[in-house]
Amino acid sequence: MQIVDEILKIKNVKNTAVRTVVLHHLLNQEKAQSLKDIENALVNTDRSSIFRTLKTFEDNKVIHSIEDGSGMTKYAVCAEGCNCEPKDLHYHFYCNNCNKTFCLFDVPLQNIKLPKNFKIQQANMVIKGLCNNCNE
Amino acid sequence: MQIVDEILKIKNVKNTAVRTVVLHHLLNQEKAQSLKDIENALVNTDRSSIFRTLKTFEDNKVIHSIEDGSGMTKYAVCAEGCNCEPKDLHYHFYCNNCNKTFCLFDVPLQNIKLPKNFKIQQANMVIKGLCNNCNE
DNA sequence: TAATCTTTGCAATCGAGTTGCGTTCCAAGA
DNA sequence: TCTTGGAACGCAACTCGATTGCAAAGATTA
Ligand SMILES: [Mn+2]
Ligand SMILES: [Mn+2]
Ligand SMILES: [Zn+2]
Ligand SMILES: [Zn+2]
Repeated sequence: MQIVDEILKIKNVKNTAVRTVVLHHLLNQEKAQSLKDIENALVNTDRSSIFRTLKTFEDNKVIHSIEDGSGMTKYAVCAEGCNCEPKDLHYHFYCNNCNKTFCLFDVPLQNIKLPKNFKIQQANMVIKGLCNNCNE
Repeated sequence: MQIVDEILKIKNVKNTAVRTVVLHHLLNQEKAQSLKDIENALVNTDRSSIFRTLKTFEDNKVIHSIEDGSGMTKYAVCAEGCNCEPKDLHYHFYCNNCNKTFCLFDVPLQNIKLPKNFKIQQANMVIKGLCNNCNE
């Protein structure tokens, strides 16, 4: 629990009951979570409260969102020191078999040579295929 | 118009009135189109017909879809010879200012070194930032 | 304490995407 | 040419994830 408090403090987000339980849940997942996932896990917490909590977290760089094409936005806790800037970008992997989505923090993002005068600000990089548990 | 016929023939898609007008429209856009975009442009064509046409086109590799995080799936005509396989992957660029999304056919997607036993099948790579028209 | 601001819970709404179904179109076979 | 079955189409209804309005509850400050 002190990790939750610590993160919220670092990111200047006031600690509340809902925020604590949502962040605690997110920290204990191996895959990125959708609003529905969180709703199902935290049965007595209201959906809109979770929704607004996720917005607050995202605005304050506690978490980042991933559009994996499943129709539901997924959320994952930012790595330590992450500021959601281009340097913090990383790939995400969506498994076509088990439908899990995760951050590939260890796969370096290749240097992208954009056309002249284009400027990168963020990115949503999703690789789809089979994860190590589902391959073969 | 003969380009439309030619593409549909190559991809083994029967030519119909709706398909012709949708593909013709897509071929003349600089930015990827959402269902709504197409609906607005082709005022007397039914939405569900356009929708099913897009599905047919995508199934037959006439077009590919892009999840750019705007909340609406975008569609763009595949490049010649594209088979929507990993080798045909390319980045997409979403401009945060003018909200246009386009294919970066000229930016090569390098070989991504995935963790052990992961297999890539498709990808949805969206770079967000400012396009050449909107930068500064 | 009182005033004020923030967070929460519930219900309603929004909107992109999707589907059911009857009609129209088209092409193959008689 | 006429018949007929399947494909495509148009319209309306529906699904479901996301979002919002609003009043109650909780926290903060003077
Ligand atoms: Mn991530
Ligand atoms: Mn493209
Ligand atoms: Zn898997
Ligand atoms: Zn732009």
